[in-house]
Amino acid sequence: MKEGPDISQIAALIGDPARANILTALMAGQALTATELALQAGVTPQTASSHLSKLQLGGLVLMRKQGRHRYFSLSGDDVGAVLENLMQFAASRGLTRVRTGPKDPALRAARVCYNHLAGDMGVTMFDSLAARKLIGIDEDAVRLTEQGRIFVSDLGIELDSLEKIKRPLCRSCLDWSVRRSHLAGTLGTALLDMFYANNWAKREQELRVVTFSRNGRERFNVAFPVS
Amino acid sequence: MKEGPDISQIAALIGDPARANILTALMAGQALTATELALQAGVTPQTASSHLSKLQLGGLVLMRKQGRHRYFSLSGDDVGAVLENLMQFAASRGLTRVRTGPKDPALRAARVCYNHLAGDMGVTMFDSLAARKLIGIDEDAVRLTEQGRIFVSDLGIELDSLEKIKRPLCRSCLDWSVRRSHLAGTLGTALLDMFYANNWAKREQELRVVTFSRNGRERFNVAFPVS
DNA sequence: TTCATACTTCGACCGTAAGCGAAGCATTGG
DNA sequence: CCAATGCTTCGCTTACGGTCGAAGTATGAA
Repeated sequence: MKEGPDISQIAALIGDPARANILTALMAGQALTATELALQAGVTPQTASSHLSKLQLGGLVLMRKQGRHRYFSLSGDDVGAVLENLMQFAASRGLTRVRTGPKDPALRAARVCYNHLAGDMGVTMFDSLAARKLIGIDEDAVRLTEQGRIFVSDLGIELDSLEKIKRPLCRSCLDWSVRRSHLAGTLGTALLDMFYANNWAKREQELRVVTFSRNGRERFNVAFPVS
Repeated sequence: MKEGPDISQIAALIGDPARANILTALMAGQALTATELALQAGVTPQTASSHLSKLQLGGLVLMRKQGRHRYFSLSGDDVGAVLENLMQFAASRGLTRVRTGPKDPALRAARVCYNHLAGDMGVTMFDSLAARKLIGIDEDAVRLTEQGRIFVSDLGIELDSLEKIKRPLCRSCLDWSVRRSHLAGTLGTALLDMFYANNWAKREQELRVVTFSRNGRERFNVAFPVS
């Protein structure tokens, strides 16, 4: 009847509260089992199973069998981007969940956005890289400069292996809390993994909050100074 | 139950086919009456009325009474951005409407994205401005350079009046068809209006397609050359 | 005033989909 | 082999919301 892609199908998928909860939980980046997701969504395993198969059919999540568990994850960066975009919009209209608990400030400070760092610290990192011309921004594309390549290599990131992956190395992603860009793409993922691996930070149990250790925070400030 | 903004409400609003049709129709940028929208959505006026009040309550559309007509329009650029984002995602998953008519190529070439030019020509314009450093891009923000100010003034656009409006002068917006940036914001709107006013282009009846006249196309190519 | 148009409200109908209990497959562990 | 865990499928109920006919309100035209 009308031209263009069909919005309503995916929107309807996200539009159910239980499914929205599931997707929000998966924004934390880690794959979760069906029962864990049922718990997060506040429904029984049967119901969650039905929702998950619909999400899978719609191409929003991926499933991976492992023993008697089935792990679900978002099917890609683009899903995360759509969700963040919706969150940002919802926040701008004041549509927040009833219980915005004490976690909220921590969530704004540093959180995981699917698989990379978001929140204030994510934005700080992005700005710091941009100010020192370690990354360059043309239009929407973000690229690593020559100095940038050296910099991230010094941080112990193996660019060669990252560039073998089809996903773009750098992408910018918009924050719902700060409304500014932070770094996504394989490099964004690799940096977050590095924070974990070197004990700069760890992820809170089942939540999107990322907490930096005192030492980790100092190292972060050294690595990503604000001008 | 969970932290963060509530996605499901807005997603549910967009998730109904009739409402999605209404919103897609409003992406054309012009305000439409309730009955026109009912026609576009393929439902009776009563049903459309119900949908429209819901959309209004959700903050997605605005209503303005004029005589015995009620004109509806998207409530802001951000709504358009969310919709375009969803379209892009839907297109990437191959979720296109059944009847992708002969208008499709024209739609990709030049169309209206809420209130500014999108499609190939929109991207061309954006690239041309950026290549000649008439606009500068930092992070996600787009700003008009000094040369840029002179350039658009020469095109007959009054920057002073534009800058009195609260909306940002320049914004970048992502295409679902081309997946690259084009220019939004009040300047994007003003440029499109200028195309109309000088008969470079006109909008097709009730559709998002923008057709340039032969003369208009030539002038466009002169104003926004590709490097 | 009367009629027509534009739109909304009301009420009723109906379809779809969310939800859960119970049972059915898998996989692991004893 | 049997029990336990993880998850799905089936069948059923329920309820929410989309839909439209009919009637009601506003605005404009004759």
